[in-house]
Amino acid sequence: MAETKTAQRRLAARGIVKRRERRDTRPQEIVAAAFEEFAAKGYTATRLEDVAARARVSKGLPYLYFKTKEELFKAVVRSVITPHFDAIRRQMETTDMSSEDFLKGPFLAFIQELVLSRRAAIARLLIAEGPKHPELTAFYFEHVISHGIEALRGLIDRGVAQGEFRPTHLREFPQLLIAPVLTAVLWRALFERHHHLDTDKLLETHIGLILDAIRAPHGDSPNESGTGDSR
Amino acid sequence: MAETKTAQRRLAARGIVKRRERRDTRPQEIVAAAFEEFAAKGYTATRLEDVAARARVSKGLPYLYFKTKEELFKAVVRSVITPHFDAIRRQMETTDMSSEDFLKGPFLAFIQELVLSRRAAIARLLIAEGPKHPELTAFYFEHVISHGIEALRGLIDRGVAQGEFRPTHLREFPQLLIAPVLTAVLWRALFERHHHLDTDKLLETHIGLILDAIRAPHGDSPNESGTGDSR
Amino acid sequence: MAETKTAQRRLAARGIVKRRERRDTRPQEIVAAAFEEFAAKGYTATRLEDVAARARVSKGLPYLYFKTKEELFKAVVRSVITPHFDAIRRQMETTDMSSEDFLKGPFLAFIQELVLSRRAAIARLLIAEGPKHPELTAFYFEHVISHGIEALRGLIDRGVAQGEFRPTHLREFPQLLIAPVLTAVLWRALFERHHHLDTDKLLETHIGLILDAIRAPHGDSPNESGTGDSR
Amino acid sequence: MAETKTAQRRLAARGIVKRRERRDTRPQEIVAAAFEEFAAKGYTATRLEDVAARARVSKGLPYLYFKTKEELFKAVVRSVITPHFDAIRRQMETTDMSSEDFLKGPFLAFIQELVLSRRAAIARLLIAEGPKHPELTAFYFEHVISHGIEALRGLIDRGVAQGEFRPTHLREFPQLLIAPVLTAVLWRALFERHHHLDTDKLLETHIGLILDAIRAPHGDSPNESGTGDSR
DNA sequence: AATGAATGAGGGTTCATTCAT
DNA sequence: TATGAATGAACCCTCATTCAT
Repeated sequence: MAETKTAQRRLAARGIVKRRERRDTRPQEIVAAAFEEFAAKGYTATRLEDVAARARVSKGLPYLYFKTKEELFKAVVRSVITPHFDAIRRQMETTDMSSEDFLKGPFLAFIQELVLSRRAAIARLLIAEGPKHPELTAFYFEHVISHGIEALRGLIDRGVAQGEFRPTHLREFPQLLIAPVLTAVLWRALFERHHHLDTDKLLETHIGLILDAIRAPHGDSPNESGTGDSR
Repeated sequence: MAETKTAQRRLAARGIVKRRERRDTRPQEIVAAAFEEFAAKGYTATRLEDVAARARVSKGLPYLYFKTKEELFKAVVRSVITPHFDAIRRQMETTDMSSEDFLKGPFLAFIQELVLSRRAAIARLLIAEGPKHPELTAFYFEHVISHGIEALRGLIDRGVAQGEFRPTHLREFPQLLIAPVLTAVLWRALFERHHHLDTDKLLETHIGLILDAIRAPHGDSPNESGTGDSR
Repeated sequence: MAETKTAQRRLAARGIVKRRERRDTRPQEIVAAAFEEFAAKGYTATRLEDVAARARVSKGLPYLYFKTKEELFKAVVRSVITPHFDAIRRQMETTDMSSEDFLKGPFLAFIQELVLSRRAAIARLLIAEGPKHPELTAFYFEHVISHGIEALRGLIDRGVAQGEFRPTHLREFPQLLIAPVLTAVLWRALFERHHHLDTDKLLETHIGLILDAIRAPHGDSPNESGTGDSR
Repeated sequence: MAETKTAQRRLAARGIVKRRERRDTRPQEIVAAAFEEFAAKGYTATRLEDVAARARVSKGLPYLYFKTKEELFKAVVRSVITPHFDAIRRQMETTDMSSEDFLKGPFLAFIQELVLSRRAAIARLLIAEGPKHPELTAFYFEHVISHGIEALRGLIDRGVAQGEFRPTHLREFPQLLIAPVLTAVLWRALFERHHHLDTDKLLETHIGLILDAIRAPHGDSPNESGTGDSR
């Protein structure tokens, strides 16, 4: 067995490295191309041939890395979505900002950017294709949604614990903090041409209103009510 | 005159009536079947043959009433979605309840029912298929969305005018009132199996929080803040 | 029985006559409509529904008179083509004009008119559909072609017998007299838009040339050669 | 350098060659199969699946090379028809034979062979399908018909210029020289089973008659009249 | 590892034909 | 006799997937 490994190493030492690099890079390139295609056309309307063409790769190559179209789709979701969510989640868990400041600052910025980004298109895909891909949905729920919910709940609880927020049912439904994201994404995808929506402000308004609703009535917060969204 | 109607004539008359009834009934039956299929499988995965089978009708019949699959899809959206929205919208415009009472009452009930209904599945379809059917999207925007937005804005403005609500940016983004509906619908469709969500309470909480945020701080409103969602 | 007849007559006196007339007329109307459709679109591309619509008749009615589309097509050919050919054929057999005069006169006029007429389109159909309808082809051969050939041969033989024509192989191939008709018909159908063809003159030239070729060199024909088509 | 070509490389090189050969060969095979099917059944009645089967190829392959059934049909016409016509046309334009000798020799042989060949079936197709394929008709007119007409006219004019022929209207209607070809083709396709037609002799007779009609009456032409078709 | 020719199941759509009324 | 709703076989075309090279 040791000899086998040695042989492999020797091969690697020569020119196999290039191949290795390629083998590591190609899948990413294919996933990236697939992302663009899926985002632009939707799952079914995307032809693997087009993905291959966009990745400057032969028609058959994707099948070397992804057994089926569905696998490729899953890979897209995993690779494109997860990292960003992980980042904000970790930040949310480790920040030492006040909860209100975090929501108004990094969190708002994150969802504002998300809505305008290419990644938002994938959300639409998940919505459309989710039911057909239970495994993917499970993965997505486990790695993105549940953690995200927990992180938001932690943020809310911390705010309550520190006297920033009064206790409300929001802690049971942290989804409400992100609800307008979906609305904004879909508006942009479907109705933007008919009626422009300032999604940045929409989200800002939403966060402001929720904060107005949950802010503790007394204490160091000078503006009792309405600061977040009075005019 | 009754006697001039001979038996034959009566039969003939019935024959015609039957035919006419059929001609009016069949499309509805087909649309109903299509609704079920689309809702269950999505647009592309739905085969017209299955729609026909569900409607207990031959493969070719749907094409007698709907020129293409797409037309059938549009008919589904129109017939299934529009009426309900029209009803609540009219109610919203003509009610003499206070805005808060309307939101907490009929409006909340409407969105709660919507989330749990079969019609919610169509929302998913619209999200997924919208970009591929601009005409349908336009129709939907014009007949459902824009009127809905306007009606909600009217409700908010009325509340402000009557001293119930303080002026907030919510009037610019009435979408925020319905935002959690989408979230709830999608949660049920995608994640319910992984984690139960009490959508009724989610929506109630949302409306409560928003009302807390916009309620005018003084005056005849006895509960200054938090009543809607304190605990 | 007298009473029955009386009753019928009374009925006939009212509106039943119309029905009878219709029953005799309807097939003709349908055949006429089918002729237009077939001529315009070809056999396969013609939908019986369109035929019915053109005849202002319900979709199912043609099947009352013609068992299949093919039967209807045959009826069209029979009713539209045969009579005209029969007329010229009888004329050809009974005329007391000289053969040359007949060819230059009535025969030329007949083929000139044929080329420009709507009926020419049916020729195209026969060419295209013939192999698929052996029965029809047989009918057509028997009732039109073979008699036509024989009649022409008779005309040629008569010309030879009377010293008008010298004996040539034309009597074995009377088809040569009509050959340019097909060419003219097809040119008009296919190439007229690209290059105009004066079919009248084409046919006249042809008859003239053939006459020049077969005219007996001496005798009562004053113009030995070239009169038919010299310039 | 020959040694640098390792066995593997040679194999690879062969592999590519084979592929390329295939890529160039398959379309031809498919076109050939399509030709047979179209000729036998006509355009509409030909199913691409049968074409594929005849070419010993899968159902979908023809679509790799020909986007639609129509494209395939066009390819058939182009590949089967054009080359032969081009050949005789060039011959006609460059020959140093007398016009009469050319018509009686190579030209007669060409049309005799044409009538008996499989290609004649395509003529029937063009006649039947032409109106539905204006593009194809235009192509055909431009590449075959118009050039053919011009070449024939050139031949006639040359004959006149050299005193072989007297000037006649034939130069305006060179179509008359080929008119019987269509007749012969169609007779064979439609009526041969009912009555045999010696197409070789038909065509020979036609050319003979036309020559008799246009041959200059005096001068170096030893046979004044009738030689071509006297008996 | 990479290519791209080839496969073949599958689905939308049409339309000749039937039949209840 | 007449209608027109309904049937269902047939066919074009697409595209995920395979495999020889």
